[in-house]
Amino acid sequence: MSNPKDTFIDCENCPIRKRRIFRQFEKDDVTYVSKFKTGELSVEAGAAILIEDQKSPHLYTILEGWAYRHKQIVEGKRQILNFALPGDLIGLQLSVLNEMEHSVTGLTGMKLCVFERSEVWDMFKASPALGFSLAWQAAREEQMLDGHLLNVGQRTAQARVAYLVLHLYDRADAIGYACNNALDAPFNQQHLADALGITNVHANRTLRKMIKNKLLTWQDKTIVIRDREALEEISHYERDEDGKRMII
Amino acid sequence: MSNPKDTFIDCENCPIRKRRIFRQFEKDDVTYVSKFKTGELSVEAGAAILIEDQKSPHLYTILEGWAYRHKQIVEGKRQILNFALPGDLIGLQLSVLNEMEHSVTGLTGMKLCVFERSEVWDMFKASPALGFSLAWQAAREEQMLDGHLLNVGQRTAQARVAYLVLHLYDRADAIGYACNNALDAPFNQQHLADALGITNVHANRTLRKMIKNKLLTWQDKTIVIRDREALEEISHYERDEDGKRMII
DNA sequence: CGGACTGTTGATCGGTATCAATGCTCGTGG
DNA sequence: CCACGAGCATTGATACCGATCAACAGTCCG
Repeated sequence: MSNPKDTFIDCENCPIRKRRIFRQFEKDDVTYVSKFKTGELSVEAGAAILIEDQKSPHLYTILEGWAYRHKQIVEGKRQILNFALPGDLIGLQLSVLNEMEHSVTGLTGMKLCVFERSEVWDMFKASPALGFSLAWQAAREEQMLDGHLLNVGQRTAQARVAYLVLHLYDRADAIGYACNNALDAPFNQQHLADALGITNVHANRTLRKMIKNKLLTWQDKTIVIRDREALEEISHYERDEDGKRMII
Repeated sequence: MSNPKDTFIDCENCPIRKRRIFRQFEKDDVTYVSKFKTGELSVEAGAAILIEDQKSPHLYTILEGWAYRHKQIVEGKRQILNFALPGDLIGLQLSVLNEMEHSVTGLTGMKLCVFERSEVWDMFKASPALGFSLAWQAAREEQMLDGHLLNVGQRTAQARVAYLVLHLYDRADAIGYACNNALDAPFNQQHLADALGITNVHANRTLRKMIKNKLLTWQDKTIVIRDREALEEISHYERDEDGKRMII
């Protein structure tokens, strides 16, 4: 019998980690990640990765695919908190707070690195660089949430759409899920609406108007940015200069 | 001349740290915090602690007072992202991301522990417990932001007010800034409105109605919760069981 | 006393929600 | 092959929440 671990993507040759946008670790730290990684998980589109109030023993780094974090008040009132892409850590709150107050669901089929929650504390002791990296991820997520809260709290529907499209495009672009102003968008109008705090009907009307005004197109699961400048002006979006990111 | 450091509150006897809601560190870790702490800062009400896009060399832990994190789109469109109370870390994003995309302003006079941003990485190496604690703070902030985003994105004005009042009461209660359903509220209706993504006029009307309905009162900078059960039902708020918190 | 800030209230407008109906695409099973 | 249903997108009619503009009251403070 071959060891199933042999079939894993090993961290030294991780295709995500090697991308230029990620800061490269010291050799010892990568070695520790390899030990920390206990498996790989592949799931179909629409799979629940983590569920509110349920304490999974695992946390994950996305290798492939899109997911979204979300939270419900009552049946039918859902807020999408953020989207997650390759390189992003899933289950961060769980790993340090020992609580899970939101769910994570896949939008596409996904491939995930699996880590053991119970070993997070050991990781902080064994590798300060990995601990720092976890804090880095948390701070980055907070920064994105700040942006979303500003978006939902202060902008009109059209500006919200403009902001979110640019935000997602730039993130997807950074990891190769978008280029030439074309974004591979595996979500539908309902997802968009739930992320923006508006109804699907209003999201649709807003999109129709923006499409008519040649700001963007959205066909066949692909969003094309046709007038980036106008979208930036509507939403006062500013691309953040892309320094090196961290990854676990 | 006496060493000014002699007049600092020393971390071993820190009145905040000693509170029961905080997890106690090992002796060595507290010793390290003492070294990490390079000063104390006292500021008047309304002072700017950190400013968007400006890289302060410092980060802070609040010893006394209230502050708020906020972010602007254009003049007059401000979102209050969250409030900060004693024990909370200020400048976390700055410390690990090396970026500052929001401002922090004091609501009351404040006393702050001062740390050097440049020493954060050393802290991770020297004390895994402190590194973990920083990650913990980041995750907790993210969790609160999740709640606020859900609030602003999915609830009506009245439910937003209900949620925020309960949220702030419970946080203030945990560190002794509230008790007997009375919350010492150093903010005004404009702050509330900016945190909830509504106008001050509408915040006022909503509050009037809630006061008329005997849900709460707000006089002399004090909010009194008169019908917690009703507020919880309106907003579907759930108090989170208060496990031990971490502090740096 | 006067000015600044905050809170309050009215009138009106506009953006979004809600309810409802229809069309479209796609996968599935008869 | 077509029928059917599920899920998603689209559009219309209407209601309502919250924004906007404006005026004024109350309080505090120099």
